[in-house]
Amino acid sequence: MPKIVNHKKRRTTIAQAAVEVIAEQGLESTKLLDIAGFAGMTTGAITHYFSDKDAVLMAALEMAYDMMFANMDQVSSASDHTFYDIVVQALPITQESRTAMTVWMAFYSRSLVEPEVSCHQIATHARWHSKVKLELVRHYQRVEMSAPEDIDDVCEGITAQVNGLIIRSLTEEADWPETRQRKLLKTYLTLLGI
Amino acid sequence: MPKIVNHKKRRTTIAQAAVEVIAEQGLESTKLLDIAGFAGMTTGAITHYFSDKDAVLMAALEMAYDMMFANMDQVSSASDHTFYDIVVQALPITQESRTAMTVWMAFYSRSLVEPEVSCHQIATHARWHSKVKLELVRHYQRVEMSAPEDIDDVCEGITAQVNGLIIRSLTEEADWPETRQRKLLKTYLTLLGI
Amino acid sequence: MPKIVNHKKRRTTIAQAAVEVIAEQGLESTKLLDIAGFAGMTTGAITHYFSDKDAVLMAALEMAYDMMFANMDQVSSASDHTFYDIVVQALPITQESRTAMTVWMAFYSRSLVEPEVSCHQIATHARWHSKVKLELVRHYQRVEMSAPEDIDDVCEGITAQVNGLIIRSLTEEADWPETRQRKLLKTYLTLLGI
Amino acid sequence: MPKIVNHKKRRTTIAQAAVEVIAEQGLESTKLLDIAGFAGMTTGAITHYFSDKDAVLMAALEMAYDMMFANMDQVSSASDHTFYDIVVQALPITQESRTAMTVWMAFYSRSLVEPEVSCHQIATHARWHSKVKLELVRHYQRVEMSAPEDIDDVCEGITAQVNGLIIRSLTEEADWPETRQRKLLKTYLTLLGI
DNA sequence: CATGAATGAGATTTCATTCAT
DNA sequence: TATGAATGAAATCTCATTCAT
Repeated sequence: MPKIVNHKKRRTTIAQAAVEVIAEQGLESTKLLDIAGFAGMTTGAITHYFSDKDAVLMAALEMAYDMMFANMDQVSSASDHTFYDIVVQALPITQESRTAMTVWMAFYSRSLVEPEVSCHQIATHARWHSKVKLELVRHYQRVEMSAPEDIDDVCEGITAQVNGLIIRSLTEEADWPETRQRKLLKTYLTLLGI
Repeated sequence: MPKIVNHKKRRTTIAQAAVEVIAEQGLESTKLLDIAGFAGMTTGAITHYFSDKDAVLMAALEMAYDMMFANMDQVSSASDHTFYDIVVQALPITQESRTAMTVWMAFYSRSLVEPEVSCHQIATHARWHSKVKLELVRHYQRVEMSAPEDIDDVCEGITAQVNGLIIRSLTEEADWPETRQRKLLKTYLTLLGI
Repeated sequence: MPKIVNHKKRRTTIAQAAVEVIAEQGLESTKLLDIAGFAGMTTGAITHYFSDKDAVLMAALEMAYDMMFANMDQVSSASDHTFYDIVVQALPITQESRTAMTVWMAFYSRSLVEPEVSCHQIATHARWHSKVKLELVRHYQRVEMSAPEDIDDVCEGITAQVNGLIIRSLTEEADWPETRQRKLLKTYLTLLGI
Repeated sequence: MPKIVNHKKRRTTIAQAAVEVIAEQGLESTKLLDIAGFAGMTTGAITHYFSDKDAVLMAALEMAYDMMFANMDQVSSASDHTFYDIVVQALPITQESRTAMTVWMAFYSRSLVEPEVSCHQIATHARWHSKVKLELVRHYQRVEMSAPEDIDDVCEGITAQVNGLIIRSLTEEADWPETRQRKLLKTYLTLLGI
């Protein structure tokens, strides 16, 4: 079934193009024509692979998240990783993660008013949350401590700190090189005794 | 004699309407007609007071910020306020601050691609930062401790935590009642020894 | 009846302002607000003195013509004027006549599609034509020659030459100083034996 | 395979429609919708081929000029043409040239206030001027006379006469049949000894 | 499958005109 | 009289979507 492979590949190409264009221009200014141009195809072609523009955009959001989770999973599978190694993957320290986080933010405000996007956002947060929680539990096991009772709120605190750092880093890129981002995250985790 | 109209008041009315509409519908879906309708006037009347739509939107952003800073200043002027009392003003715990923070987020992603909005965002952050820093210094004076050397990064950490909590609270309002928001902020400040 | 005098003066002020604005910005770009601003009044005031915008514009056209005819009449009343002295008044050699002719041209293309303006244009041409014809007859009397039979066509030829020079002079002002305009007109009249 | 459309032809069709509409209604009253209607398409289709309305209008002006120059070139290439035959092409003696000259006049007043149109107008005059000059030189060669020293001013005189006749002919069409236009032009050239 | 021309709804902006004061 | 705020019609431009080829 070569067609299906092509189909998937095509969708991926388009979604990837959408990610780049959104990160570059923002969600509002992203035209189907721009995405088509970036992907080296026409708008008509895109509608062959996606029902409509919104579907393309959602695919882009999905892809941005997948980038981040893939990175986290990769680190997670290494034998000697620390908790810090995991969560640092969410920070916009590489070009790739900067792009991914910019897309995430582009969709964030939309999620506040569009139920469909909101659902997606919530579901993804749950995915992130359980990942962080799992790794946190593993951490406590490694250091042979019992996990705190309010572990969910600890995770939310971590999440808040990470999201907050992302926001600042994207806004004032020059002031937030990788080292500073890492330093503040580390400071926070140290406070938590992690 | 001409019909007497308070220009400033009129502009405020329009900006306020814009704030409400943006918080309700998001930035992209906000039409001039919606704002006009909300303010009880016509689009022509709005362009009488603002050069164009962008000017109205920026006025709305300004107003949202002003709400927050006004609250902070009010608390700040009370004789026995704590540092916590100040920063908690930024959290979306009242209807008013929820609206203000929703507007802020609506503009955030735009600030990543539009230089003009970016400038505004950066300037406002600076305003926030210096306010937080000032109150932090006062705090250390009150408890007769010397302020840490990396006080700017401490402020950034606080900012990150607050921003992160805002993001989460807006997304899943039901899960984030005032008490939970307050609790997590307090936890963080306690970790910092504040 | 001081009111009436004021009324007339007011209309004149407005029409004069309109002339300046039209010459400056062109007919299309001339807004009632601009005219009002130039005249130091408001749009509401203008509608007190003119039924609508078109009336203001027509008054401006009228005024532009009056300037030219007034100049012609003044020269005409001098005892020792030549035919050349008369027609040279139509050329845009002074700031005033430049303005007047620019206004005339601004209305010209409108006269091709709007019957009302067309009528005005035709009537004014007739006024010009009879003036030129009269002066031409006087000229022939002075030099004791009989006027040519096709005197109307001679006048039209003169008119064409003058109009053509106006067009060129307005377009490329720098290349058409007063001397050049005068020279070409004189050359033409000399050809005609005038 | 895509719908095959000749881009150039399409642009020509639109420009031609614009020419007709402008000649009919004047420049100010020409709406994109009118042009679209005349061309049998929608406004959206037009902006597919032209960046904006101004681009359409300029194309129309260009086309009007091209009509005239094409006629001049055609006559010019005939073996036994006279100088008169050339310049008479500029007069509005046919429906086609009437239209072209009306469009030219429609843009004339705009050229007095819009630099872009002015440039175009000046460039086109230069084209016309050199054409006339060239033909005049040829004429003198044919009749074995030396060209006058002030040949440029002779050309300007001819231009003025032609332009002046155009103005009058367009304004009072009924009074200016082809024969009268030709007669006055011929009279003028005869005066010049051409 | 793919193209890209064409549509047409929708949004902003402009301004002459009106009218309450 | 005069003001200038407000209206609202009109026009342009944008762009997702459709569809003939």
